[in-house]
Amino acid sequence: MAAELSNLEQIRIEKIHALREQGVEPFPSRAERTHTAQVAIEAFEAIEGYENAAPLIVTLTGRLRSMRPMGKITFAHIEDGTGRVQLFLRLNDVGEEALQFFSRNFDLGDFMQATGSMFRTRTGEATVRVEAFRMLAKAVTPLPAAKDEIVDGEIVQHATLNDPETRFRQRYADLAINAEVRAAFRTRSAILRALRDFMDSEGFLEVETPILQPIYGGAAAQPFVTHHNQLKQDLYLRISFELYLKRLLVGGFEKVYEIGRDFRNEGVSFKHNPEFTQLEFYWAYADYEQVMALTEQMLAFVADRVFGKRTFMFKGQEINLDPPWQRVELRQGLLDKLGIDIQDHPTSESLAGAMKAQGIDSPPGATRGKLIDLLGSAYLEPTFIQPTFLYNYPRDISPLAKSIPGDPLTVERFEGFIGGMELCNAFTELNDPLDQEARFVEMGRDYDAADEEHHPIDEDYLRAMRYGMPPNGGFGLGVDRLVMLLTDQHSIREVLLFPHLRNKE
RNA sequence: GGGCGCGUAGCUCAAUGGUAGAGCAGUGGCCUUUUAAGCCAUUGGUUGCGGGUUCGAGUCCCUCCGCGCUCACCA
Repeated sequence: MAAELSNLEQIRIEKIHALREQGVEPFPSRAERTHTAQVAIEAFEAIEGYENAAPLIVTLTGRLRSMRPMGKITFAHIEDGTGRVQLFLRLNDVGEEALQFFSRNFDLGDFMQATGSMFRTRTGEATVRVEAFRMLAKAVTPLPAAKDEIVDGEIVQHATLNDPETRFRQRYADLAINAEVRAAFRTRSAILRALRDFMDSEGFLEVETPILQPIYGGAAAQPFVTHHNQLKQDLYLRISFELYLKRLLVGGFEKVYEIGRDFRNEGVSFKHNPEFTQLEFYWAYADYEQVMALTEQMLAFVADRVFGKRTFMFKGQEINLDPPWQRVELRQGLLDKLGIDIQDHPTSESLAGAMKAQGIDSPPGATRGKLIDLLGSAYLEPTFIQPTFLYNYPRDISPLAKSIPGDPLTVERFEGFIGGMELCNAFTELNDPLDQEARFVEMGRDYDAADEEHHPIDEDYLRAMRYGMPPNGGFGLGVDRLVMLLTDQHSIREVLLFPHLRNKE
């Protein structure tokens, strides 16, 4: 035995041996079930008013979640994927031997099967009067103590697993005892389903592009590096889908989207996990204004699906997803907030000077775009609680976006914010291969200047563009952050089933 | 990576530098409609790892490990 087992576990292992000695297999291969918990209760409630109705006999399966032995009777609850049902084991019904067998060998957390007729107890709970029961899977490790009761349909917890580290490292235990955690992940699944349904209904084709890439790109992030042994080739885990999805526009697909995992080898925080889920789409012949409108429709659609309404609570504030969202031009927003007109400051030196006049420090070596981005992050974004589009970004931090006609410093790009958190990023995509190549080279220079790792130029992507790429609008959405908002969770770890944690020892 | 905080029984938490405790869970017993069932008894600890100060360390100091918050980073 590799792991050191606690007393509690030793006792349960002894019960496994004891069961086998009695000829009872504690891990049988098959189970029978006629009803889920929910269906059993509904079926019972449908007939219980009728005097002549035959008793409803059910066979339920589930996990033993509570036990209240009272001598010659025992009450218990089993829980399955649909809910809980109370079991009532009485000496008169099952016999002394079976009752003793139950109390000696069954523990909280075990999976079992129980057969009997439904009735209502004095205290009014729909309950199975058990006639036969069977072990389905013995639990060796006790579930963390979890005591709760259901008051008016709401689960009130009196004791539970609380330590975030244990909850995330042993998510299985967290899920097993915390129904609201299960509910949050059901909501996550519903959100994913709604996003796909929306994209499909808008005529977008779902595609899959490489996760292992010889050259990474499409975002400014450090990649994870891995290695193909036989090919003797280093490969990168993708940091975005962008460059592959836009290759598909060259190939003739006009509307494509992908939902999948991105990997960024950077800091971990309440809103950053090394791997995270993104939705990206590319839409031929559309521009960023159309993408903005589609974004509003998309999130309204998701809210309708998940909540049946367009408002939800996040950090104690009601957020309304009804279109249209507030729109703030980056230049105007900064002018209103700080009195700095970025249009008057075409160089980083000039802008840094204007910032200093306001008492705002600027990091040495930052480009003009970087400074503008810092100002937006610090002074505008946190104020965007209600859904807001911030639009028209500096060109030098947006190498894949198209310039605004007549304004070479600014590109047609927007980011969407809700609850003060960046949710999505989109632009009218650059489709001029010569301009794109120049931007890549320029980026390389900026990176060198900042002494950062050089970004590799994706020559194959440039070749694809030279074949001709239709004008298009592109979009990326942080799905985990959307789930955080819609489930009122304030850490990305709460919406990832298995968030990244450091190795212990 | 920086700052702050935390780490005690399976779980949730106590313990002025002076014999490590409680509730729940577990074990034994009583109890034939309970529901955080109740009552009686009882088991359970390398106080995250390692070092130091001290007559004496869960408590004070240091290294390390992990977690949380926060800052930095994140086109």
